[in-house]
Parts: sequence; C-alpha cells; structure tokens
Amino acid sequence: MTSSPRPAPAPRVRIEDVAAAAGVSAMTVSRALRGVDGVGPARRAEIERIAAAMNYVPNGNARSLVASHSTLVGISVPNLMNDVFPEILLAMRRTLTAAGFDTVIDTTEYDAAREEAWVRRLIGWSPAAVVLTGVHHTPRVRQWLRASGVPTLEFWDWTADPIDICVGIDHEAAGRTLGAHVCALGYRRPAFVGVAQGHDLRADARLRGLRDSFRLGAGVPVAAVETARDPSFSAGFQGTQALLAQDGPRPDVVFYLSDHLAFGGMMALQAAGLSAPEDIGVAGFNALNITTVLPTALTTLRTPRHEMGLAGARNILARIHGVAPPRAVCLPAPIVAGDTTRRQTDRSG
Amino acid sequence: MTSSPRPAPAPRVRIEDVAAAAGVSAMTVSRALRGVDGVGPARRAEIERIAAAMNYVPNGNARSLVASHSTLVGISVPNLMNDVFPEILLAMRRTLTAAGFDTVIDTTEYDAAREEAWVRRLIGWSPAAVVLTGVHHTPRVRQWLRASGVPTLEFWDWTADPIDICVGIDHEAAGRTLGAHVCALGYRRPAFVGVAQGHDLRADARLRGLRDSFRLGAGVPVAAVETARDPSFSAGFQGTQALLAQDGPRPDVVFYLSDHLAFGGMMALQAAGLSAPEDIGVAGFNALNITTVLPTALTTLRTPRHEMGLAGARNILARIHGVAPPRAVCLPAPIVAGDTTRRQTDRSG
DNA sequence: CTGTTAGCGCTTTCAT
DNA sequence: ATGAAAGCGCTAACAG
Repeated sequence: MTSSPRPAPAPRVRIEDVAAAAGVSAMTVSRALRGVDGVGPARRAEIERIAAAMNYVPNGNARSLVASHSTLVGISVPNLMNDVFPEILLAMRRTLTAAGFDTVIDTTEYDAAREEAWVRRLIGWSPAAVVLTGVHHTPRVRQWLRASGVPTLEFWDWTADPIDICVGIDHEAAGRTLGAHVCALGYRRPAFVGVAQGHDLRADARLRGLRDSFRLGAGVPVAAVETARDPSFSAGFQGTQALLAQDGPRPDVVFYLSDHLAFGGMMALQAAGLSAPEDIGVAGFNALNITTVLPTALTTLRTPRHEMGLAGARNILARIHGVAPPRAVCLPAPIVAGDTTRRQTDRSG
Repeated sequence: MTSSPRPAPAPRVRIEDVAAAAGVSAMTVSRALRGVDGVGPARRAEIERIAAAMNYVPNGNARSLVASHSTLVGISVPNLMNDVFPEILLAMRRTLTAAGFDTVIDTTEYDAAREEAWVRRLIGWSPAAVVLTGVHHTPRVRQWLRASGVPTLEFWDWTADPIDICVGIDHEAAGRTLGAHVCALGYRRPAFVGVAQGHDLRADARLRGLRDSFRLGAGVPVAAVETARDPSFSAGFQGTQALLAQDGPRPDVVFYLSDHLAFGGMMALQAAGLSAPEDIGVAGFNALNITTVLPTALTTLRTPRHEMGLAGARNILARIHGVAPPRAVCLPAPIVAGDTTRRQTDRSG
C-alpha cells in the first residue's frame, strides 16, 4: 500500500487575504489578532471571526524575523529515559507553555559536541531562551550564549558563575550527605555502581562526595564499578553481578547512580541469595516513583525535580521579561532514610 | 544574589557582514555556505573560513520565510514518563537528526484540544513534517494537516486511513492476542487495572481486545479497575489494592495497562500475601527494561518501540523528500510468555 | 482609530 | 562564476 498522490497543498492564508476579506488593511488585522490597542471592538470581533473562518495562522517565521526573537525556548537534556529529566521537564514546560512559549527539546547523550552543534543551530532560530542541563559546556557555547544575549538557564547542577542564571542542586554535597549518613551507620566496605566516568559529570561529583565522606568518616575507600553506558534497570543488575564476582571481601553497602540501578542491583543481590538490609546495605539516588512500591523502603536522596523545573521556568521567564531573577539558586536535596541500610553492630570484616 | 546587568548583546552577524569581510556579495556567501554550485573552490574555502571565524549562524527564520518550509519536525506524544515514548523518540529523533532536522516536542497529556492548539501553532512555523501519536485527532487537525500539505506521520496506533502515513501496532489485536494466550491457560476470572477510560484510546482498545478474547474463549467478562490518571508504579499498586478490596470472588489473573503498573501491582499482591503465579496470574504490556531484572519473568507483550521509531522516521523522511513510502504499516507485537501466568488445573472457583 | 511605508535576513531569478 | 533586484509575510514607525 503506497500513499496516493496528495492534492496540491492549498496556498497558505496570509494576513493580506484576511484583510481583503474583511475590507481592511493588513495592519488592522495584525493589531486585531494580537490584541493590541487601536482597533474598534466591533471591527476586532468581525476580524477575529473572519480569520478563524479562513483558518488563518500567522507565519511564525515572518514574525520572528521582524521581531528578532521568537516564542521558542530550547531545552537540552542528556536523555529522556528513566523519568528523571521528564519529571523536571514536566514542571518546566507546563509553566513555559502557560506563558505562551513552545519548547524545542534536544538530547545530548552526554556529548558536549552535540550540545554545541545544537546550540549553534538553535541560535539561528532567535529563541526566547535557552535551557541547558548542568554547568559544564564548551567554551564556544558559553561565548555564543553570552554574546547573543539570549536568556540562558542552567539547571540540575549548580555553580556560582553560571552563563546567565542557574537553578540546581549541589551533587557533590548530595553525595557527601548520603555517604555521611550511611557511614555513620557503621558500614565500612562501600562500593558504587555507576556508568563510565567522564560522561555524566553530576554522577562523578556524587561519587567524589561519597568518597570524601567515607575517607573523612572512616578512612576507607569506595570501590567503583562501571556498568553499561545507558543507566537502565538491567545496568544495575549487571553492574552488581560484576561487583559480586570481584575478588576480595564483599562490600557491606552498595551505592547506585540512581534508584533504577539500585532496584536492578537488589534483584541481582536477591538472585545471589543476598537481601538488604540483612546481608548488605543498598542506597539509591533521586527518590523515584518506583521506591514508593518497594516492600523495603530504599535509602536514597530526594532530588527536587518538580521544584527545580518550576523555579527554573519561573526564573527564566522573569529573565525574558526583563526582570532580574536570582542569579544562582541551590535547592535542598534531603536524605530519605530507608530500610535498605541499618545500623551495623558487627564491625569485624 | 541577583544577576548583574549583562553587557548589551552583540548584534548578530549577518550574511552581509560575512560578504563584506570576504569582499564578495551576499549571494556568493550564501552559495558557498550551502554548498551549492557556482563558487570557485578557493573562494569557497576562504568564505567558510571567514564565516567560521566570525561565528556566523544563518538566520533560520529568514531562511524558512523565503523557503516556506523549515528543518523543524514537530512531534507530539502524550507524555514523556515511563520510558514508553522516550524509547520511540530515541530511535525516531536519531534518524531525523542525522538527516539534519530538529525536533519540536509537545506533550498532550491525552488532551485532544491541547494537541489541536499545538498543531495550529506549529503550522505557523512551516515545519518540514508533523508526527502525531495515535490516529484519533480532532477534525480540524486532520483538515489543517491535509490542507497544508505538510508530511504527517501517525504512529503507535494503526489505521487504514491515516491523515498521510502511519506506522504502528494494532492495540485491539494485541489485547486479543494476550488475552487469548492467558485464557487458553485456563484463567477464568480476569481483571484489568488501568486508567480512566476515554483518555488513552490505545489502552481502551487493548481492554476491548482482552474482553473479546475472554468472551469468545470462555464466555466470561473482564472486570476493570480505574486507578490514578497518571500511569506510574504507584498507580499499579493502588489499583491492585482497590481490586483486592472489592467484594466477590478474587480474580485469578490481573492484566495491567503497562509493565510499570504490573510491577507496582505485584508489590501490592505481595503485601497482601499473594504471589504470582502461585496464587494469582499477572500480565503486563510493553516489555519494558524493568522486566529483564525481575526474578519471575513477567507475562507481557512486546511493543516494537525501537522498530517503530526507526520505520516512522524513515518513512516520514521519504515523504519529505518526495518519495512515496508505504501509507500504513502495522508492526508485529509478539507475546512474551512469562512465568507470572501458568496453566490452571483447578477450574473450580 | 486606521492606513502607508519600510525593512527584518535570506534566497530565487535573472543578468552579466 | 558572480552580482543586482525582488520579495517571502509580517509588524514598527510614522502619517493622517
């Protein structure tokens, strides 16, 4: 079955067509439809009626060309899997959409070069604003964005010196907080299951924080296992299998990049006859929806995804409208003290 | 901390600026940068060098205005949660991006009016193509898209009469297949846990298929429980609790809207002292990544998300380039016969 | 309150 | 192989 030849597309209705039909000038139609002053109410209603009947849709490109800015907001995230960024986007886009902006989403797959290429193209569309994940970007991205004057929001991560404005959490501190909590319970052989370092810089920061806390708190190192590049449930499973297959004493607690991996990891532990917290401790990250249904509450750290999306959108909107928002906002990320870790009495090991 | 006043944005580099710097006309720069014939190789290299040095980015709005079509592809999905659409988008966007198109993503939250408003605005941007989830749209959306001649892909669902082209699966048939498989195992008191009907039309179709199969196979009805509007893990948990709290004989098998809900449901069953397949059967839908780590393999049905994204992108690209792709493609969706259902010997009940 | 003029930045068409 | 003129559809600025 192949597509039948489509009828020649009808030429698009232009503002002049509406003007002709209404017996007024294009300018009057423009004013009427945008709701600006200078058109009598009767005329305005009439024009609106005619425009709707003719299915008139203003040409966004012509508008943006003359205005030298559009209603497009570009948002770049590493990926859309595992609900983490979708949750942030949900709050962010809701606010942006309500304010009349459309969003162009890019996924970088943690590749700075891809992000750079996308920012370049995006700037060609004269966007109303640009939103980037994290605070690490190529020098060119920083330069282009600064030079172009496009309002720019960096989110998820935090820095005191953003390109423009930023709303995020301190991932290293989060790692430190979670590590300190678990270290204080008496665990002394910690391990971390994540992805290859150097890609997800926030994950790297959390691991640094974890290591700090265990070095300071107990003088012990944190073993790290790298698993599949794609952080899925199965990656947690496989990473944990690899961890258990290693020589030497078995870890007494395992930290995971994210709750997804932690759940996959717990399944691998169960398959190996181990369960948390009895035989081994487990800690995740993010406090995702899945943790609400697990029989044993997962020890994790809640990333304020909804709040971050909301605050980010609000601040970038303020920026767009010329109001100066806070330059850098660091949100709290509270510990969720679950039951997959517990006080260790046996300190042999 | 408020943002410091930013330096006045540098006026954007235009093609004329590059032309002046290179000592040629704007037309020559345009030709050189687009790689069309009519520029000497030496000149071309020189112009490319100068344009890069000046950080020249062509104005997409001006381009689209004159070309009356852009490199933007609009994609509308119900939501970005739970990995279902992100997986399809991953394959789709990869192919589209490789071909030089950027994507504008919209989320409808299953609201046809929102989709209509978005399509309207999108058409104003002269997109290269429009991609919609499902085959049910408002009459206006169909009319606008058909009249505008914009290549349009409908995916996920299937119809013999798409707006333009379509790539999907037959959800009613999928429900029937899964239902028939489970019915043949001897289950006779089936139940379904999903969201309120009338929103997710594909989910409704699957339930119809399920009901058909049990009516034809055993002459029994399928009880349906509606849970939270948002299909998350916790929705499966709560829906199952509601199901178990109902009067009358307990179901002997529970079908879920999606594997997420199925997992949440299994946790609720476990909390109630029931496990699959011993005490009750469980079946999901989609074959998501989480099913690869569960100790008991989930009975489900694999939706070909990767293949669908790929085929959809390929076909819409062909459409854009004037090649006639297949008008409607229906992909196979195979049963995954897991261990959360098993042959029933006891037919009392 | 309404209309006319000019031009946003680029590319198509037509000369040379 | 290169350039000049014209115009895509819209709106800011000005005139009436």
